[in-house]
Amino acid sequence: MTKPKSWTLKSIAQELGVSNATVSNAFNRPDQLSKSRREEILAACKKLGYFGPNKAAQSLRRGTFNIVALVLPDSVEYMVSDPVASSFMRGVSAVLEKNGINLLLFSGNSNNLNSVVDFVDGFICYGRPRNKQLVEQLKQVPKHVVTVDFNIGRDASVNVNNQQASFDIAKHALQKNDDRVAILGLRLLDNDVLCRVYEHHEFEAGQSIAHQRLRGYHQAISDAGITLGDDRTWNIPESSERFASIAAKEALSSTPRPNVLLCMSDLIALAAMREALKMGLSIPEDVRIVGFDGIDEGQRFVPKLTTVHQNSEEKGRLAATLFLSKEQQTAEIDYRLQLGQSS
Amino acid sequence: MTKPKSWTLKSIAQELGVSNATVSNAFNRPDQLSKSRREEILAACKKLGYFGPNKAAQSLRRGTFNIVALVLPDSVEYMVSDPVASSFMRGVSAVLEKNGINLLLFSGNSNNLNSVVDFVDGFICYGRPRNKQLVEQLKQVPKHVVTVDFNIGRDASVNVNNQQASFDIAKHALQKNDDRVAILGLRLLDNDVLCRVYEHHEFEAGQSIAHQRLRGYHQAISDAGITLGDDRTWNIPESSERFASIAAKEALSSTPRPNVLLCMSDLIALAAMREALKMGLSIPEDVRIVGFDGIDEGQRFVPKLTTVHQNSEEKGRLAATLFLSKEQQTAEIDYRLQLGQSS
DNA sequence: ACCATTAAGTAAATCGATTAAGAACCTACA
DNA sequence: TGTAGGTTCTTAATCGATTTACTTAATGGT
Repeated sequence: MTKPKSWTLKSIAQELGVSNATVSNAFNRPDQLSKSRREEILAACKKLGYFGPNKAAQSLRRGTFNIVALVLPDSVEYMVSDPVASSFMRGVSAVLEKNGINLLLFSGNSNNLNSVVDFVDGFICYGRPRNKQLVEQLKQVPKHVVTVDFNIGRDASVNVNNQQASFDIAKHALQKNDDRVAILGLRLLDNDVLCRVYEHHEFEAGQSIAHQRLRGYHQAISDAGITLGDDRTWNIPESSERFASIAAKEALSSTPRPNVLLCMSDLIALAAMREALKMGLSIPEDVRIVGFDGIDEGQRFVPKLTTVHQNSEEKGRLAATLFLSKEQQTAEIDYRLQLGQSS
Repeated sequence: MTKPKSWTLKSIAQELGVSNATVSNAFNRPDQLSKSRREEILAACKKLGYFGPNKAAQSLRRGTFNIVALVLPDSVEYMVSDPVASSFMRGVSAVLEKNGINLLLFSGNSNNLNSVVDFVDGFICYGRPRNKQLVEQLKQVPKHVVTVDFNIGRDASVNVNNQQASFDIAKHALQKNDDRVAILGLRLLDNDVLCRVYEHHEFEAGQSIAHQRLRGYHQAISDAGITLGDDRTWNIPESSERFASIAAKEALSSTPRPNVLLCMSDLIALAAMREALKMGLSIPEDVRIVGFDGIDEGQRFVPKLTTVHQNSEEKGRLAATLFLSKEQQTAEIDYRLQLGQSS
């Protein structure tokens, strides 16, 4: 037989004068053939340049892939820019890599799981995907699914008690009952626009992280005996410097000027602090600012940011571990207040 | 026929009383069957809950996957922590996502391309993978390969003129011929240790980024009439705060104390600035520090970092575009000096 | 009315593997 | 010597699709 450009199990078997099955067994089931035969075959393969069974064919037959899809809330692009999301991904990838499993990135903007579903063993979903259709598909998809920071009743999920955490940090930030509060919210609305949010009632039932955090804030505000104005809440569509700066500037120049800024992410809080300083305000004397997440940069900033720290990397590790174990459970992970000089 | 748990092309065809081929054609080649038949079939599929041909099987048959592997220099974990690498990835993913192609992350620590090679259309490699075997495999692999920031003579590559850029920034930093220079190098050696590097001669021929940058520095130093001491170069194994701080502290307390620090990344330069300030040195009076990359944080730091800016996101977009076009070419992308107050 | 085209659909080979079932041979024990 | 059991290897069905070559029927020009 003349040497083919690239070997297949079949051509190798032919070349060596044994059956398909024997070559396959040499690679996968050592107990199915004699030791000498096996070594003979493996040596020949090495020599001929056949590196083992084609994984795509193998996967089709076996139905396993050694690939898991990480479903992001938004575009892959966005994910990489966000330090919290990055930490999470670090945790996930550390665990998967250790187990020889590859990571496929999947955008939360896509409207069809189909393009990957047949290639993966399952899904780890970080935050509710922006695309609604995707959420519906995830509910149905006949593969293992672990969700993080949201819940759709699938196999397992990992969560933080956002409402309690927000309550705690807001309670810490609020000092007197004549405090003037403003909220810089992250993804309170589904649309992509930066705007003030006037209708609060609908959020009381919402299950997104933003809604949970908002409830925590509201509770603390009302406990402090403060009435939150109708126009004191901003919606920021993504945790980026650009949007956050605009919103912060707007909030800080609104009347009455807030002296407490509750920010739903550290990136937002940092942008707000920069704007406040730029406007000549002092922190925390003129305005107290608190964040959420506990990213490194917040601890290096002067003044140091007061925030809720959640260990995103740990969250990632837990999600991946849960995925691998195929256990069905809902895990809640810890948070802690990280007190700085910004409040 | 009784309804199967999950439909396949075959079972659908049977159910509808048409042939395999016709159903396949309904999805892939509209010109091969009558319009009415096609609509009939698609409608039936929708109703029955068959979402189209299984992608894994399709890929096996067609040999295309709509997946490209992004080969990282190091673990996925590391990638996500590095702002430069993240920018690059942002560029890559933006282009791929627009073209409906999925991204598979592949660690540069893995020793076998095999686990993914049969699942992807090709590889985009960002920086020379830490694992040598991987590099050898990439040279041979029978798929499309685009390399970035290194070259192995494959289909296409994207590069920056590191040597020239380093020469420029070093030339800018060096002012008098009695300047005392130290170099904080990134990944000059293959091992993972933080250490001083004494043997310089071997680097003159090296092709890694670090070697190229080192040559640029050396050239500028010698042009300035300065002799670089034998023990004035540190090797930092990864661009992280932790390692950089240690090296910077060591360099700044060594004798003679350097008054110029050439750093091979911004992350290193920022750590060095923090250490210098902590030691009570003023920048740039006591020590001039320059970086490489042009990350955002460098521009926000006080004093603002002087560095070489390279547009990593653009690099990512270019690499992805080159990949998609399947062109064979070597592209060089621009850099520019970004002058701050640190030098 | 005849033959050449074109359109619509099908049968069967193929992509590259895995694996259940069974054949051929050998060993050992009663 | 017969048979039960164990090795070792092969045959052939299967995973879920695509695609070439072919059949059949309908159309059209003269």
